[in-house]
Amino acid sequence: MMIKQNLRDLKKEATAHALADAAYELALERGLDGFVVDDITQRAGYSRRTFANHFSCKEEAVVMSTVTFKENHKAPEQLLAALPPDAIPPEATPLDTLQHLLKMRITAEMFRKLRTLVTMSKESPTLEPYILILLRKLQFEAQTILSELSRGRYPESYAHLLAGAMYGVMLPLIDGSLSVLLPDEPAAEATDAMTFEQYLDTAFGYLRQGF
Amino acid sequence: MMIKQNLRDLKKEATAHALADAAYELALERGLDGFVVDDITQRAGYSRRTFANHFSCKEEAVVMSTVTFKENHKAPEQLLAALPPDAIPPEATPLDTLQHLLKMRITAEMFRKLRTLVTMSKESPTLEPYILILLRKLQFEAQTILSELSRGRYPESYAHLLAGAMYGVMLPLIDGSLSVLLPDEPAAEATDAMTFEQYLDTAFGYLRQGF
DNA sequence: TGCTCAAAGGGCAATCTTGCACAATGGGAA
DNA sequence: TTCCCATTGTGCAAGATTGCCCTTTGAGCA
Repeated sequence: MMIKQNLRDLKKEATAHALADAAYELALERGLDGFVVDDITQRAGYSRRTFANHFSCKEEAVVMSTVTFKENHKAPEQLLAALPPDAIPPEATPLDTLQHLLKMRITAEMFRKLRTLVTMSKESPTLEPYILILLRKLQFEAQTILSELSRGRYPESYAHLLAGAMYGVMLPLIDGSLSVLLPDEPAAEATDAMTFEQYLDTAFGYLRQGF
Repeated sequence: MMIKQNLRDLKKEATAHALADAAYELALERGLDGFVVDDITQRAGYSRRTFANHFSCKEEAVVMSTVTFKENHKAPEQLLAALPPDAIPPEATPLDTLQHLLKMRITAEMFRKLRTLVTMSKESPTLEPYILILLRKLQFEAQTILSELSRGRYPESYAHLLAGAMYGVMLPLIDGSLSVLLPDEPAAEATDAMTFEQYLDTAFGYLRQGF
């Protein structure tokens, strides 16, 4: 499966990346209500028209900064292509596979951003729909990849169900109830990564044992 | 005189800047014959087609890196507009004015690059025409600015002659015979700047006293 | 001599970005 | 309430960049 990643695509992605990053920075510095679209475009060095070509509103840009950047933003096919052939042993269950994929997919920085966004959304509820959309992107990603990996092993509908369950167990993270499961106030970023892995282990533990 | 410096112009300039800079770096690292146009475009992150839209060959890009970057590349009208109103006292002679303009125009980094280019052109004679063209740009700049400043003071033809003389007295610098005038091997960049000022003082001293 | 191939030049259409104009929206002040 | 104005959304044309393709050039080699 050949993914053409030419200069044009790279630069288009870089544009979205710069805009989303500027939006996220501004949200951190001034809060979601402390800036307008033109502030984003000015900081990123693009026109307002270009912003509208990529995002529908500043909330979308702020949230998409979590996935729309550099090596972290790839189509499912690319993620799949980048997967080492021996990354997933044949004896791994689909649940193991999904957990493994998530650990590779969600970097420490992504998880930190996500937690920040969730915190922000407490004061700015307009953010929440876009966070949910972000999760949906992850769901579709997982669905596509699992379907591809499932060829001849298990039916595609099973992969879809699994991806849906993943979406579901991520919701408590959005709701903030991960604090029930985990020690609060993680400090360093390595700790953040561990925290996410702990969360994954816990949530997938429940899934694995059938709750 | 309103100079419109919109986003589009800024980015076009930034493109030329990035390409010229990459070309200069490559020339330093590998020598003029050690790289091809595609090396430049790859380093700068632009296509070969875009390179051809800005420069006719790599030599031109290498040389133009001296003036085609950031705040140093401005149209004469912009340079004039950026000039503080009190920068040139009314009693200054046209020759004083031109000397003052050159000191403002040629930064230490530009002078250092120029000397490097002259050194390179000893081994790569194809560079020399483009260095001369660079001087011609400075001549036209000075001509335009002097003509503007001369309104009602002295005839325009006098400004043209003066700019031409400036072009002429810069030539020994190209020929390397500034070593006759100046102590060789300047070390720090501040010294480079002083060296250029010394050269200017000497050359304009001759001009001022009628040789 | 003629052949080969990397490098460069350039035409062309597609794509991305921009500038501009104008309409729609919505909140605050008179 | 009405008016004003900042913000936003969008259609359109122009400019910038890219990808593709072909031709030309020139150096190296048989």
